[in-house]
Amino acid sequence: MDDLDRKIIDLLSADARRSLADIGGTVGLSPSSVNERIRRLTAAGAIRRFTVELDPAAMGLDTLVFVWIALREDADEAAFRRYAEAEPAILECHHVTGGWSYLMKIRVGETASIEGVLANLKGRKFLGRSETVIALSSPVAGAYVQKGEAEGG
Amino acid sequence: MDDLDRKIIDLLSADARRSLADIGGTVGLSPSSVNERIRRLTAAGAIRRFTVELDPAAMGLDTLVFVWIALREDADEAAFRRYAEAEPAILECHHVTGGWSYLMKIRVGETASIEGVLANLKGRKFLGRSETVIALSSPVAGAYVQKGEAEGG
DNA sequence: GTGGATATGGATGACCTTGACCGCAAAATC
DNA sequence: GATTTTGCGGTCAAGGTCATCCATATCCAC
Repeated sequence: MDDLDRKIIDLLSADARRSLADIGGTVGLSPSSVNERIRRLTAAGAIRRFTVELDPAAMGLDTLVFVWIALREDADEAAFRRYAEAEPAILECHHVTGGWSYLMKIRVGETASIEGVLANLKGRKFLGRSETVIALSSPVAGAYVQKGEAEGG
Repeated sequence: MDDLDRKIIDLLSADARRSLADIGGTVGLSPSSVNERIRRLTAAGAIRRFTVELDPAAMGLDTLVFVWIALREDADEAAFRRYAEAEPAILECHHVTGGWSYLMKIRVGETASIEGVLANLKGRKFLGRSETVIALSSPVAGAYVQKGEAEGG
């Protein structure tokens, strides 16, 4: 993982459809070399996958909420994790320090849908208490690992 | 945005490097039609960009923290947003309901680096009080909009 | 029936992939 | 210490795949 790899990753983050020749021209390598480096980065797991970044609003998911969860004392924690993994609305679920057990990031079409998720958690006997925080706006959103310096062009 | 569009988006989310012919074979369209739909989805903004999903650990960013922020009464809120946008460690920053003003998602190499970010916020006279929560593990992570049903194959 | 939007099919050119060859640096051998 | 060896990473060229574009056809709504 040297500077060239980082540059290539930055370029791919900005636009994963850039041609190898284009990337090579920018970083100073031949297309084959760029291809080989991308292959290595993917094999090593640094690049997990090629994907698309979507606009939540266009998908009809306007509401972003964070929910703090305290599990019940007798909750099956493994089952809770499996449920969180399977529930499409739950984008992230983190085991956190502090007074709560988990912090979940949830995206739904309307605030009412949050109730459904919470009801599910309650019905499955996971939920002790919870606290819901609604995101009114998001000045910064979308960076998954880190915002790079490279911009498409 | 019909079912075909959603299927195509699911497939692209799982693997954005699938060929148009491959996608077309799966959803029942010709490569040209798939291409046209992707073009339209991108033009409409539903697909923001083609990108790569990275492994934070491989990038040397092992620590994920959430920081609650209450701005100072006299803080320049627009300036705060600009700063949050520019700071690479700040992946997300949401204006939220409840007792705090903002919730920030931050990724750093080591816990000590969080102090640097907070010191910056304090130095720029943004910060009133803050509370930092560290993510110990993340049973669910990486979904940006919603976990689709489609899997690569 | 007409107009608009969407799908199809083929031609074309760009692109990725692969293999063989080269250069360099580090390690091993003499 | 000089030389050989070995392995990694790069370049180049060729072949096949793929995306793209355009003309045509089809479907749906009015």
